[in-house]
Amino acid sequence: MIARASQLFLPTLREAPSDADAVSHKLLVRGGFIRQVAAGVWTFLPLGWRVYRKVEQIIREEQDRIGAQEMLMPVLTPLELWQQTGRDFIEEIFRLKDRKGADYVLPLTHEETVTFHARELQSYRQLPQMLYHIAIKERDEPRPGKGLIRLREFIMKDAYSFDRDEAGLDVAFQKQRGAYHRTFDRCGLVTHDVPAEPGMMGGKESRDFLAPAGAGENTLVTCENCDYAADIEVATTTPRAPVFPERLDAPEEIETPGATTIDALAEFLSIDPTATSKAMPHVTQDGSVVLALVRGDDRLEEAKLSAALGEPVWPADDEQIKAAFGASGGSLGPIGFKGRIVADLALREGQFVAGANRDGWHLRGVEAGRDFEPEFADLRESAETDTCPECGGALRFQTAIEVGHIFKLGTRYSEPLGATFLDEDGREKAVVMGSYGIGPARIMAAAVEQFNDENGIVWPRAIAPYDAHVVALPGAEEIAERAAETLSAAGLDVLLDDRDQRAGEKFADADLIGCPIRVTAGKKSLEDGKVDVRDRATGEEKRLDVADLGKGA
RNA sequence: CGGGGCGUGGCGCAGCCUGGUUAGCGCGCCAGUCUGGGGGACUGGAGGUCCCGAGUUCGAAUCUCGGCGCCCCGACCA
Repeated sequence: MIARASQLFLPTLREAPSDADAVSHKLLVRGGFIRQVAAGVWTFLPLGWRVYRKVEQIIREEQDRIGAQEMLMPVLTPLELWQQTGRDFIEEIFRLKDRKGADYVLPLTHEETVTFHARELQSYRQLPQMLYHIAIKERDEPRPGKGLIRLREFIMKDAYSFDRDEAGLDVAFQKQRGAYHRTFDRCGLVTHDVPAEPGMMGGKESRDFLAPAGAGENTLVTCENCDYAADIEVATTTPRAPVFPERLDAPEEIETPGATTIDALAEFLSIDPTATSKAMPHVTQDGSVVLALVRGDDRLEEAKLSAALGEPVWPADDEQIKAAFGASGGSLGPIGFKGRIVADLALREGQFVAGANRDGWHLRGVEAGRDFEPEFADLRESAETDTCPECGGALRFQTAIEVGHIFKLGTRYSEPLGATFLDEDGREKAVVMGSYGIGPARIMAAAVEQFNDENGIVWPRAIAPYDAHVVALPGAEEIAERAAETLSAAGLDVLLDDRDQRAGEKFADADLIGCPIRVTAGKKSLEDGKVDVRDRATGEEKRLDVADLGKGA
């Protein structure tokens, strides 16, 4: 197949739009792959759509290979389904009414809808099942941006498995995991399969597929030594050892004027920050205040707190803090606080300085278990100074794009929606589900993030918009034409640049667009009938006879 | 939700502080000539509700207020 640049809608740009920041954002816009319509809402131009479809096809083939069945569920969804699962309160949902006033949502994912259909699975004889579709999702993100990385409207492949029991779910989960590895490998992406935080999906176990990238919204933690890897939201790396001052038999009040930060406090008391504790009050949905306590040199990982509590939390505001503690930020602590206290595991042993709940005062020698009774949970955010929990090795932190996420949902959706079946033992049971998502647009963005140079994109072959980019220079149009036909006959998709442009512009566009090979026919070709074949990734160039094109190279 | 920045032809920007004739520049676009292996040169053109609204003023891209849009940071600083 040959596409002629002179006839394509292929608006390349010499300069990146000023609002672009991420490399993938700039290059995809400059290369004429995508255009923005509104914040987080994009059009795939013809070139971008070609890449998109190649990604989608790989996903489809790998889903089909594990026996998942493709279908298509609608975007417009009755609110009622979401009310039944209790997910209707999620803020990101776009809501709308029809002319009669009936409520609809535009779904973030299709668990509700697919489970609605799964009600037709009535017997264990009909299980297991695996269904998927590739469809539009809508999310009213608070902060869309970074090109294709965080969208408000996007296409997602989401698959759902239905099993009799946990053992069946495990099998489905592993099948999908394998399919994901093959999918990302075939797309040429470097990804890490790591434990993750299920977030609003609910469910128990989940795994993220993170593609390291210059721009991204996840942080991938890996060990330099062994193969430990995790999303920072669930990473359980080892904090550095604390340095405690002398032990006290009971907490002791001490005036700490103006010391409202850990650094100031540690300096004022001449102690190591690891011997201090930080009180971070949060509020839950019902408005009650929960105190999260971490070591002074640690940061709270909010996702962990919310996982520990089993519900979303928000940092308490000044008024809520004052009301609950009688003091304001900078002097807060566990002692005297009447609500629920969750302390990080690092605070289990030892004595710490804590706020006294009295402005300008702290307590020394505060000991969990003796002076207050917290619940313990892993709450701290991994730090670069941590060490690997498995081998003690040094850690590496990288920003990454979450290109896939798989969940063991259990009966989170089947129970409220009544997707039950009759088991062999004659008992009615809820179907055990899993859900598996991939964002093709994010794969595109991640590929560009991972494979580019100063001149443009260097697409992995499997998802390049065209296999070969033939540049026709003045006088050699006919040879270019023949080269394109030869390549096409060999089964390659060819972009033939037959525009009346200068050589430099054509080369620049070819580099920008990033097809794996570039074939140039120009003045030199008129002499010997050969063309220059250049590898986009390595820059290597060789002269070949037109007749030899498409053979191997 | 908070903080900051931006909004002027398709793209990138200047002008705004210190209101004043036909609102500039580069790229791109159209026509033509010369050119032709890494964004060439020259000539002549087309293209703008200066984000929207209200206000101040004899006069607003410019000042004031309100709104909208877009981008970035933070969503924790104990």
